[in-house]
Amino acid sequence: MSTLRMTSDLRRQLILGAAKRCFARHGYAGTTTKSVAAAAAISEALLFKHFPSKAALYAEILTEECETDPDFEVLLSQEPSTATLVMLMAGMVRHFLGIADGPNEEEEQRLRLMASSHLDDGEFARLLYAKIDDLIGAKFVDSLVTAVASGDAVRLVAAPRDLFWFAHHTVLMAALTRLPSVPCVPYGTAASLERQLSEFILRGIGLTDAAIACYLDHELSQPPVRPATAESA
Amino acid sequence: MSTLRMTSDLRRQLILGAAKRCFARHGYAGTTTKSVAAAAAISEALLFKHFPSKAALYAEILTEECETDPDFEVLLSQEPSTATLVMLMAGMVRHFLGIADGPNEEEEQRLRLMASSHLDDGEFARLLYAKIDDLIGAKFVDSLVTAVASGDAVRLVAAPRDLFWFAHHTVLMAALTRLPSVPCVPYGTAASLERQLSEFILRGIGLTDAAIACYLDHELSQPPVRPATAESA
DNA sequence: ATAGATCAAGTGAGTATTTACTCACGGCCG
DNA sequence: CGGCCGTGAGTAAATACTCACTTGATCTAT
Repeated sequence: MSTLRMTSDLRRQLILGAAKRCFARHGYAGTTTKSVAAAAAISEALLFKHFPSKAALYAEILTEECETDPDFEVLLSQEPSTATLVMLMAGMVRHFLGIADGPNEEEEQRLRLMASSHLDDGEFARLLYAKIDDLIGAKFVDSLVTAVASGDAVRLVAAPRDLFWFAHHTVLMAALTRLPSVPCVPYGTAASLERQLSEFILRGIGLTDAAIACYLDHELSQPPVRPATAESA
Repeated sequence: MSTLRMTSDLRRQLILGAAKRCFARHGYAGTTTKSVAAAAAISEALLFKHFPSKAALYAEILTEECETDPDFEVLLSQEPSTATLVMLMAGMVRHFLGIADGPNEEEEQRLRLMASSHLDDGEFARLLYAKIDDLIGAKFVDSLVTAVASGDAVRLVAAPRDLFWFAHHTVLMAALTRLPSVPCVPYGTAASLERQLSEFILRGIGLTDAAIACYLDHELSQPPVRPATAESA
């Protein structure tokens, strides 16, 4: 069997994609170079022509995954406000809950690699956390401060940035429980879970019941999480 | 080198302990039978005299870990009340935060095996979740219902049992971020984190600010989480 | 008591397979 | 022809697992 001839760069990307799938599902030790080659439909020898070692291939996947921005760019254009805060949190909840159901393979892989990293040295997780913090940490903090100032939220003892991570922990772990083919926790429908989780988190970070009632219903009523632009991947 | 002769049962337990350490740190695929034998200070041949295969050894560790009760027994004697609810949550937070710092090797292993299971078929995680639900799920639900009835908490759209899992997700993931030698998220001291997480969770499940202020301070002021008995491991 | 039989704990030295990685070679394009 | 893309057929090490064998404690039978 002879595979079609193609450019080196394209082949590299195909290998990276296949390897990412393998490493995400079975972890580093559980993945063999033979299985990666099979997933990429090439010979093992060609794999080693593109990457010097299994470890180097894995490292490149992690760094590439770090450099790929999570798709939160749109939210940055919003003004800091309670509405923005609710949108941020509801969007985050929807994003993580969508990982398990939808065919969002890319994000599922990121989630798996993220969880694996916590059991390992945590370096990949730290890089991703730093990236997420860069992307929406400041916007979250500003919005929460604004919400507190406007009376939509009470001031808690926790630093706003810590509250953001608490919220992130909640949805990340919820997504993990839904990763296996039969979910670890028997939640109801995705829609009701989305609402419940959003409410839990918004209350947790300090929003008043009035503000939640006002903004969350409005937020959940418009299915697409992109109210500003209409672009899509 | 000849190891001391000993009874079969004791040897089995020593092997299981060593294997648990190995599997927890490096996962199933990342653990070799040779490394387990070395950790147990015996020959590989003896390992296979006690367990028919690596998979059987792993399976026995998981079932044994399932049958071992998490140390929540004491809390069951409390009456359902807001105070009990706060104690449950604060105790859970303290328990999970203590995993990363303390020399609580047993619980760290359970946490690692739990996280691994989510990336695998999730069966072990489901069993443990069911066990936890049996142990404190009912008490949590009763206490939350009581708190709502007494005006200490507002009624949310989420089912109480779901709220319990949200809280669990939050602390479990927070514990995971603190598992690597250098934590994934730069939180402050353990004591302040404990308070912040408790507040986040208590607000999230619906407690009023007044109830939190009243009960949480009282709860955190008494370091040991065992107000009923004085037993210790 | 003591010599020998018995049996389980324990191991060193394997084996067959897998795994990460290499190399000499084939074919296709400019 | 020259320079890559691509592969089949390796290799040395590792891995899960086996087996013949030793050792030492216990139980007799005289």
